[in-house]
Amino acid sequence: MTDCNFSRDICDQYCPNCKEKDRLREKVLEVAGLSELFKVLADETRTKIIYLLSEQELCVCDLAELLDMSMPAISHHLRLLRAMRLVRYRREGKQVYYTLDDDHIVNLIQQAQAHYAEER
Amino acid sequence: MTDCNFSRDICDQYCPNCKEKDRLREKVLEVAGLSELFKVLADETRTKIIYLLSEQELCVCDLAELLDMSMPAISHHLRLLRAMRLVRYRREGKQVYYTLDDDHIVNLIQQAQAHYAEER
DNA sequence: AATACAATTAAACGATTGCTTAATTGTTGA
DNA sequence: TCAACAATTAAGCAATCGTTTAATTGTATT
Repeated sequence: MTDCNFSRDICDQYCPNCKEKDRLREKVLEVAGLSELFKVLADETRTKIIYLLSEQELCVCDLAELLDMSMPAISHHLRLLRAMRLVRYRREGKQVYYTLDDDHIVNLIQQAQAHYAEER
Repeated sequence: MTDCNFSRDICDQYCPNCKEKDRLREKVLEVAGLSELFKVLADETRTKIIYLLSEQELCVCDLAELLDMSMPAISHHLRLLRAMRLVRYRREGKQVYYTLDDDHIVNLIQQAQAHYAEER
C-alpha cells in the first residue's frame, strides 16, 4: 500500500513510489508561463496586426483602416504588443509607425496557419 | 487626388490606386479565425493538460492531482478540448482516460517554448 | 438494492478583456 | 498662436472566462 493518489493502473505499472508523478510534475513546469505569449495571439485583431506588420511598416491609422476598427482600439492593442516587446515604433511627423520586432511570433502564426487553415 | 485613406507615403510609393491596401486586406484574411486555436492555449491549465497528455494517457483525477486543481475545473477544460477535437477519451470502469488527438498542437507549444523559454 | 467513487453538468461569482466615448498630448501647417 | 490631425490615455460598460459549490450521472463493489 502506497500513499500514491494516482489512478491505480498508472501507479502500479510505472511508479510504485510515485516517481512518475514527480516526473510529470517537473515536466509540466516547462510550459508554465507560456500562455502569456498565447494570450497575445488569442485575440484576432492582434494576430492580424502582427501579420500585417510582418509584411511592412504601418502607422496606427493605416492599421485602423485596414482592420476597420477605431484608432483607440488599435492603439490599445499596440500598447500590449509594445509591453510584450513584440513591436517597435518610431514617430514621423504626426504619425507613429510600427514595425514587428520579433520574427519568432510570425513563425508561430504561420505554423498554426499551415496546420489548421484547411479545417475550417 | 485619390480617395485613398492610407497614410500618404505608403499610397504614393506603392499603391496610387490603393492596390496595396487591397493586397493587405486580402493577406489578412489568411489568419482570420486562427485565434480560435490560440485561445485554447491562452489558458495555462489547458496548455499543461495538452503537454501532459502528449506524454501519456491520463484520467481526469490524475490531471486534477498533477495540476492541483478541482475535478470540475479540469473537466471544464477537457470539455473545451473535446469540442476542439484536440483530445480523445475512453471510459475504463469509473475512470475516463484522455489522450491527445492532435500532434500539431504539441509542436506549436514546443516551438513557443523553444523561442520564449529563456526570456523569463 | 445500497454505497462509494469518478466524472460531468449547472448555476453563480469575481476577474479579466476589448470596445466605446471623451478628454489629453504631440506635431504640423496656416 | 491657432486649428487640424494622429495618437494615446482614461473611464465606463458589456461580454467572456475560469473557478467554486452543489447537484447529477454512470460505474463498480458490497
